[in-house]
Amino acid sequence: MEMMAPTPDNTERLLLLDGHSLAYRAFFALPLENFSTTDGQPTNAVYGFTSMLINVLRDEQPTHIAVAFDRSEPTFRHEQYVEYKAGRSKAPDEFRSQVSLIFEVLDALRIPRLSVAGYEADDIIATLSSQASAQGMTTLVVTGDRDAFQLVNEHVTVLYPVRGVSELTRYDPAAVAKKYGVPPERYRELAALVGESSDNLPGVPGVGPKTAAKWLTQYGDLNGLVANVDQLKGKAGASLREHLAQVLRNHQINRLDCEVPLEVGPRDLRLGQWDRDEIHTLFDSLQFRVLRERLYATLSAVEPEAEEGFEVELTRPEPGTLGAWLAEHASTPGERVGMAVTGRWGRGTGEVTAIALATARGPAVFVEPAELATDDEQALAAWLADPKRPKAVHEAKGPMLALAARGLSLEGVTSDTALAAYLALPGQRTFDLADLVLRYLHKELRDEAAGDGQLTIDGSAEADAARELAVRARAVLELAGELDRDLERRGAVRLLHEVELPLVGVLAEMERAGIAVDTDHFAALSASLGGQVKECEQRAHAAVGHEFNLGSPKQVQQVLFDELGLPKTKRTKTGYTTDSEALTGLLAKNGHPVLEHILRWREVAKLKSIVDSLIPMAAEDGRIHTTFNQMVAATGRLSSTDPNLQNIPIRTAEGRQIREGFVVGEGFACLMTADYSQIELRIMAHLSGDEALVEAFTSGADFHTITAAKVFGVPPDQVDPELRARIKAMNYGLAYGLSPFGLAAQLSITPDEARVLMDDYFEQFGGVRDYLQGVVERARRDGYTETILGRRRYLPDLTSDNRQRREMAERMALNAPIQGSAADIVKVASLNVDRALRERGLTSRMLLQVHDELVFEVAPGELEELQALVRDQMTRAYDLRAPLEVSMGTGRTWQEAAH
DNA sequence: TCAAACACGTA
DNA sequence: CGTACGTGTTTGAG
Repeated sequence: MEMMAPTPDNTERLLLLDGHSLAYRAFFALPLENFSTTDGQPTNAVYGFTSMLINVLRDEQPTHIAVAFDRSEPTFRHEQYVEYKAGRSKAPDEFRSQVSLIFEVLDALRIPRLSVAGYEADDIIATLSSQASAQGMTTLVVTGDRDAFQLVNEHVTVLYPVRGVSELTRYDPAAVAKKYGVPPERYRELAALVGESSDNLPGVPGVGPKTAAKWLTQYGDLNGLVANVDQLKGKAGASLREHLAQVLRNHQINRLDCEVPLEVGPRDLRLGQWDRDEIHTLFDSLQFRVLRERLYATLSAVEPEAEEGFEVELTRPEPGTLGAWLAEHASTPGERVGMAVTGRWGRGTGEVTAIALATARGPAVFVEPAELATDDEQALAAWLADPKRPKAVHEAKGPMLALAARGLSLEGVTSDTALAAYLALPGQRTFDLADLVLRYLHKELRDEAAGDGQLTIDGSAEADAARELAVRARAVLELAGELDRDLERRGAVRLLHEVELPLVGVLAEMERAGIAVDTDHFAALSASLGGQVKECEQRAHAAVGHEFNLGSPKQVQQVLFDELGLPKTKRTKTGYTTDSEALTGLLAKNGHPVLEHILRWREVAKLKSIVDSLIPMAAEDGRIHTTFNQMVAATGRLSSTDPNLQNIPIRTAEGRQIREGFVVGEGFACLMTADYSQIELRIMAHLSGDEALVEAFTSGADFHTITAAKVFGVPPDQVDPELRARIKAMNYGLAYGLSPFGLAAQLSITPDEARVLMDDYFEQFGGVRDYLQGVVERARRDGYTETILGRRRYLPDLTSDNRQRREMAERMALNAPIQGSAADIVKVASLNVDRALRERGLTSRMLLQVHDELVFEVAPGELEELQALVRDQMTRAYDLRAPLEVSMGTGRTWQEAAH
């Protein structure tokens, strides 16, 4: 028999929450402005409720749990007293829309929700707590309703929120007695005397809790008091005599019913395994970040299931024996080995401190590359570099950089578990190993041999660190197998093996290469921009007559709308927007000089901050090494951080000066850029199969002009810039789920005119409309969209009751296949270019990927060959019906290489 | 100290 | 009331 995991004590603890009362508390405690999603869904009640729930789970460690809710149907109390809860104002819409979200949270947590027609949540709680007491369980009731105090006894404690949502007061019998002067079993009588305004139960005028408690103590209970009512002196006594009937009625009504017919008993409410998937999705859509972390920290501690850990047979090989170990344990054909690495990495380099390898059969090894004897290091290097030795790694790019810094190469990675999880769950933000292990393997990321997270008996901290790393390696190996099967189900195996995995190495190489920068140029630019910033600042201050912080939207608002009384702009959560679009609008209307200075200040200050952030980014080699993230964008794009080189300015002349600071490096001839022209529109033409749109691309003339000519029924040479601009906006907007309203705003025409324009457009390109409609329909049915390479994006909100969220999801559904397919194509192109560069033995290298553009550093004498190669590989990356076209440029700087 | 809110750069 | 990102600054809650 296996031993059960020990519990703190053997008592079963039932936690019962009053859903509505807590949510209502939260709703009024937390400001709506601070708790809404970006698409306007209020979340203060869900947030506060969930927060309380997490806290109480953490602090009370219940074994059983349920949440009770009121129903809208009238209860027996209404029958007895028609005025019951009358005068209570209807819950605001902002609150009611959140109740179903709370349901979703509870469902994802697998916490039962209980409600019964004709009864209130309190009655359900009363019923369950009395049953629980009879069965020897202790009960905790969390509610914002004081009626529950009557339930308190030696087995039942009430937690009552004070001040907001973060603090709960504990009411056991002593606490109730202390607070109200009567024991809990008298509380109902006290409440009947004092009244409960929220239930519209008026008490005896002039009688507060003090008097009521005094009477009850003096006469024992309400019966005793009633019997002696004639003897009571003074105003209060007279008042009671006058309102005695009302008190007795209150006492009837505020009794909680312990006999609610329920289909479950306390024992059925055992705390279960929650659904991490659902919680991730839900918290993402609610935009709860901090709460998610808290929940994970709490629930992984509370989770009842006695999770297993991992077992490894760890050895630390004697000097000179690593080769033999690898040959014996890690060289069976087709048997993958799990690998975990510690060290640090980033900015195109890194340092390995230790590596653990774990095999499926159990043996594992721990090595510190820096400590290895020469022959061991050679054996390790050969094994790591051998593509025939399959490996599973979690987030392989970092270790790859660190290994590369030691001159080691890593080949044969047949699974990167983080990357695989990204393909399975592209909307998720983090792919923590422990999390995935729990989700997919239902295991804890811990050493089975160590037990309870204690140190091994004879183990030093160092030995434990080694075992911990080996456990990670083993976990990665097992996880890889499970994810392989998951991706099989999701049809993403080829995408992983043929695109994402090989791309890891290509990205690592790009990060290692970095791009050379001219810091002197940046310094000069910064100085010049700095002068302009000062100048704008002074002028702005002069224009309003006093100093203010131009960088503070709040102060800018104050100046513009309060002091200068300019017309109000679009609302934001906390006031009125001062974004450049709005200010430009104001400038046209009102022309106050300060507007110009603010706009100009914003522009130059932004540029300066970009330049200033770039200068210290240059490494010792005079190059900036960004980090490409392969697992953040829900659509499949890459992102770039530290610094972000995918948003270097290009639109304005001054912005382009920044690009002049990105230069060709020592030993190379020039930079070269190659970008796809209108790749997203070509994809839209391809996916929709709209013949007219495909033809507009194959005809060779300017795409927007051709489409405009079709829409307006004029020959292409009569399409003026205005008409072309309108259709260009349409063309691009369609891929984003543009509405007539949005189009109207963008073109400053009326929504009606925009609608006509769209109708005219679809008259000519009906296939596009059919396609776009079809995409959303299919996504609603399947739950996800798909790109040309089968990359999915899951959009559960497509069936949301909330219009705002549903429409948001619809736009995402329109865009995801298009943006995502473009990402697929650029990735394929990058891989093929990289492969071709190697095959031809060229020294030129790829430095950056900016969504539809690749930037290269050209070695002397290779330009022509490189141009031909890149154009060829990029054009052939995917066979679209509107064929891919590439435009290229070369120059000493990134700016010159633009075209 | 940290996160939210705002503004703004790119494709 | 068009998608996808990352960063810098200010501000206010903790």
